[in-house]
Amino acid sequence: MSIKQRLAKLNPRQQEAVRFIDGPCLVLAGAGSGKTSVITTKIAYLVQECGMSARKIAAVTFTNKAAREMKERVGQLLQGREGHGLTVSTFHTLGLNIIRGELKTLGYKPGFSLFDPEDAKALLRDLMQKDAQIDADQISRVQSQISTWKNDLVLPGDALSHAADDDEQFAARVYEAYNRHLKAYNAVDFDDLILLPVVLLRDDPEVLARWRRKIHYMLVDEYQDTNVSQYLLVKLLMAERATFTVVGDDDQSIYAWRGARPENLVTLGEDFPRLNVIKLEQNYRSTGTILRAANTLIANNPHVYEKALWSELGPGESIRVVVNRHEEAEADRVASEILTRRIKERAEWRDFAVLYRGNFQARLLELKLQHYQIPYKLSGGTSFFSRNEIKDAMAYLRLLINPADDNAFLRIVNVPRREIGPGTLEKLANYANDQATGRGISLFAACHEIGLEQVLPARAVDRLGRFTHFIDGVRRRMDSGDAIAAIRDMLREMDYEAWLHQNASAPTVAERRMANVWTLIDQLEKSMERNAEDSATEDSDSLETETDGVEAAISRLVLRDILEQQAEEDDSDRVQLLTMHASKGLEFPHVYLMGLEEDLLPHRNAVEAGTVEEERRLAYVGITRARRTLTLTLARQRKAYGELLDCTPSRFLDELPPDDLDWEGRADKEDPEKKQARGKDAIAGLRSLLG
DNA sequence: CATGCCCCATTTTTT
DNA sequence: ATGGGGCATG
Repeated sequence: MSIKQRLAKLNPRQQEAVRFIDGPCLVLAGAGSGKTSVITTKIAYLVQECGMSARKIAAVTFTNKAAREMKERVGQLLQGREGHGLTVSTFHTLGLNIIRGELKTLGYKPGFSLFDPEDAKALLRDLMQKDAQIDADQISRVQSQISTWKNDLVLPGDALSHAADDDEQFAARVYEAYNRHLKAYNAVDFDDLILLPVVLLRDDPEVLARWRRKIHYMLVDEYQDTNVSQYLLVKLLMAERATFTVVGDDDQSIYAWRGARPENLVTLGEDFPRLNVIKLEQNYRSTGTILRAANTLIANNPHVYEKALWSELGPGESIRVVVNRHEEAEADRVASEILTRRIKERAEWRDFAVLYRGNFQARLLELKLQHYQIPYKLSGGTSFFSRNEIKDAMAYLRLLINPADDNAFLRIVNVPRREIGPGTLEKLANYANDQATGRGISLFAACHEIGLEQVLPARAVDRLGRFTHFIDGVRRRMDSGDAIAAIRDMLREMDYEAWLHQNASAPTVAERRMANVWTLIDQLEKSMERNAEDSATEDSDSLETETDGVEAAISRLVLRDILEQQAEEDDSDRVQLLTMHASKGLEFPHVYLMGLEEDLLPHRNAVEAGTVEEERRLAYVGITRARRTLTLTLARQRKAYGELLDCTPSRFLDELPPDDLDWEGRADKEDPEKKQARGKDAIAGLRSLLG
């Protein structure tokens, strides 16, 4: 199909969004309004109609999944080599590529490590333990504070001088030490993937010019989720030329607690007065009733840009509200209803989704689904990467490509057992950090030094020597030929499987863990192959081209770029259990929203923190997932913190159009005092909003 | 392999 | 309070 035919299939607003290319463009895309079509068609339009080279275009998303889907859809629109060199990636991968391209300027060495949040936490623990007795909670708080600073483009020096209280002073000092150590380890963390490029582009005109030459047009998905650093990255790259399209929906901003700045939508209009704002309000997903509910609910939030979704799909069924005696009845009700509705509607299991506020709510539901033998898929859960065997394997990979990665070194120097104990390691660390020797060197490097014999017994030196010799040998093999084969041989040679068997409760457990490790290596190999193909067909000019295989592939592994796809490929027919957060971007014919109670949705903490508006958006996201039917459930009583609590129906229920709701199980009269109390609450909330 | 004990978290977590 | 997962032990 030609691009003209594609365009003809879009509605007038969508067409305008695609055709407008001479300046800054903001597409306010309501839920289900076909924003992905707009982005993908626009990329094809830029290439086919405007003659722009695909390698000058970068489309940026937040998740690997979104990037993959977009890539695939663009691939269907573009023919042959038209799409070569096109960048469709997450913010983090784009940042990673910029860093890889500017290593020298940034002062990093090839093979630098990418610390995931767990690695970062381990480092913080080390740094903070020196000070005092520190609990895990404190470490987490400092970690999130540092992350917030990095997201807000606050560097350690600024943090130190602006710290408001003792806690922040402390965190700022840790921040400074943390960054210093990352640098010494030749490592960056996730937030650095955005922060470092931004600082570099801001401060180095040459680098900025280079990247502006590489990227002529940017498209940003889920723009309302960008944080300060991410917005600056876009702004720096696009600058006066202002050739970009950002797509977002302020009503679907549910990640402010993680640094997202929905106000970037407003900032954009201020920074780019010529901004062309295009609203997509026609919804192709839900019935009129569902949309009216969503519109009515979200009208309770303040808006910079008013937006009203409409649909041609007809009114559809009423929204059912089911009040249950207690949480168990609620779970049972949802499960049994899915069972009957599947027959009645001739639906499949995959047509149903159950959405809730917190993961713990899934427990009871799981039991009930099992009881009725309903197949289900639970989102979340322990990730592949938090498995110990995967962390071990990743540590080996990291140490192989980055000998300065002390974290990786410490994790695996004695795994499997090499009789290298804490005493040896402490002395080694002292030696490596010894200022008297004139420099701080990495643990791995220290193992090679003659001077070690002064501080460690010969036996210990020997064991360390064997380990480093082993690793060095693998490195040489990797450099001189088949890197993946070298890695596989390494795992076999040190008999990692035997170690797993020693530590597993059952042989089957160990076998499963070893299989996980092989899966990891297989994925690494695939990733490298894919990359090699890309590189062979593309100019060296392209952003995504990486010729230095293993290093890049391992970074992508840390960014979860691969691996999860197999989970997705598992498209078996099952009911989906999701948090409302996890449901964003998805849609289902039949949606159940559980726990519509005060303290749960909106969550108590959110009410206390004064962020009810975000909770309302969360409910809005949940509602707009539904195509045909929507069922809201709640319980009158619920066990929490070991107590049986009476629940109050969520204020959001009062904010839905009463005529569209079909109540079931509501007591004839609600306790009038409670209702009044809730009314007052709402008024108070409104006041605080206005004041 | 089964049992029992201890500790954990009860708000969301794209990378 | 409570349930569940991880881990050690028999």
